[in-house]
Amino acid sequence: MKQKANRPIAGARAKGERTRQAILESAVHIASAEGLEGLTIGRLATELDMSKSGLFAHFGSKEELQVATVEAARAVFIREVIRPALKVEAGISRLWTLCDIWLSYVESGVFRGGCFFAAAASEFDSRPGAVRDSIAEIMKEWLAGLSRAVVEAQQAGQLDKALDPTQLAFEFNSLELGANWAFKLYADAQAFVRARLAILERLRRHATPAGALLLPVKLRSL
Amino acid sequence: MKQKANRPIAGARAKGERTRQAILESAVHIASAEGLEGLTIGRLATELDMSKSGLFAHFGSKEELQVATVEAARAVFIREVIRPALKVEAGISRLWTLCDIWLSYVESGVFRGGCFFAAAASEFDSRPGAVRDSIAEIMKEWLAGLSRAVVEAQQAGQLDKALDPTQLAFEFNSLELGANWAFKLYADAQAFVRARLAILERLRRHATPAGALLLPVKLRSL
DNA sequence: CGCAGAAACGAACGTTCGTGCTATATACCT
DNA sequence: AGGTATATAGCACGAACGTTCGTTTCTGCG
Repeated sequence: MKQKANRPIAGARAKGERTRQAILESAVHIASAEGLEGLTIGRLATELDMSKSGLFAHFGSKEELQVATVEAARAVFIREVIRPALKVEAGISRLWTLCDIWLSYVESGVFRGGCFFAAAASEFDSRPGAVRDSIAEIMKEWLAGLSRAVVEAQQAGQLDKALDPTQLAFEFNSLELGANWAFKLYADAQAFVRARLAILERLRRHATPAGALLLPVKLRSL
Repeated sequence: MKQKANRPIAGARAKGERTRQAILESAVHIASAEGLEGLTIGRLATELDMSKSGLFAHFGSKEELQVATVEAARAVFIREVIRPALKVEAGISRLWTLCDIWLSYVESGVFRGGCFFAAAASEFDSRPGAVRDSIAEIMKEWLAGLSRAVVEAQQAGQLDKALDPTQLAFEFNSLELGANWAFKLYADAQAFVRARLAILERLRRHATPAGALLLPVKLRSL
């Protein structure tokens, strides 16, 4: 299959780049299930029918591969969770949607091993380096995003202004981590319902009358 | 296996057993920081000034060492968290104490790497085997313990009987995991305060008047 | 003390890991 | 089409892994 004569279109990248993307796609799935350290170059090469060295050449080192994998997972996360939630109007709806989609994304198995970042964080949290920094930054973004959603809901007069946004973000994030934990360790799908119930109850409790109208009356998944 | 003629005194153990204990004590700390897989036999041997083979002989395989390490961590956990909480009278006080001590035990660095089981669970949750089963069982015990404490508080007329004990246990456990996560990834000691606030608020909200009197008016740690 | 059994050692094994080096094949531009 | 840059393969390395084996040292009971 030959490519056009003149000007490569912006998207049409060199072969190397395409290979790199394919590698990272595989890497993300392996790493989410077996960890970023369990992701070995040999394993990855086998999975892709490549030689270790050929694959290795795309990254200067294992650490670089790990960082690239984390960044690739970030892109997936943004595409699957953040973006869809940004389509919903800012306020309590978006806040709820963020949490809801997050849970769905773990539940649906976008990554084989549950939440990629939760797993990666626990693997690298006591191991300084670029990988850890990258993970920490991404999860901080997520927490900040939750916080911002809370603030927007407050500004829209949908949520009690006395609430501490950081506190609420912490609680929601915890419930999500808890659901992820229960799901992975016990295959307990009920945990997602529990997390949703807890989050919704908290939202309802602190919603203004206007805000309460924007919350779902019932969970789809019950 | 034969029993010796005249009973060895209970405390005076064979040398091997003492060594085994020393090994496991080291193993627990290493594993909590570097993971159960990062816990290598060579590393452990170096730390204890032993030969790999001498150490290895105490366990038939690496997996057995890992299981033994998990069990050793369980003993520490029971001694440091469960036992102290059982000294408090059953009911809402004990429920709160369980959560409070759990947070303290992570905060105070009983294990170098935060909660041993949270780390181990995330490492082994998608890897079937004896290690995973052991971890899952221990954490299930913990969750069941939380649940039971809720029920006791309800039976004592200190907590709203309409509450679902499993749901509450899930939420509290999630907040604890969340605090552990924030502490390990960001060295954010504030997370413990957040978790305590969230738990206390939830307890207060559902406590009967009698139960409310048993809750602390203020957090020590603020 | 003497001696059996337990405990620890040292060296080696077969793998697998990450990472170089060098050569060849492929893709891209003119 | 041709020539060059790039992408991939092959091979080898040193280190670390879990594990085995035969030997040596220690320990505690009779």
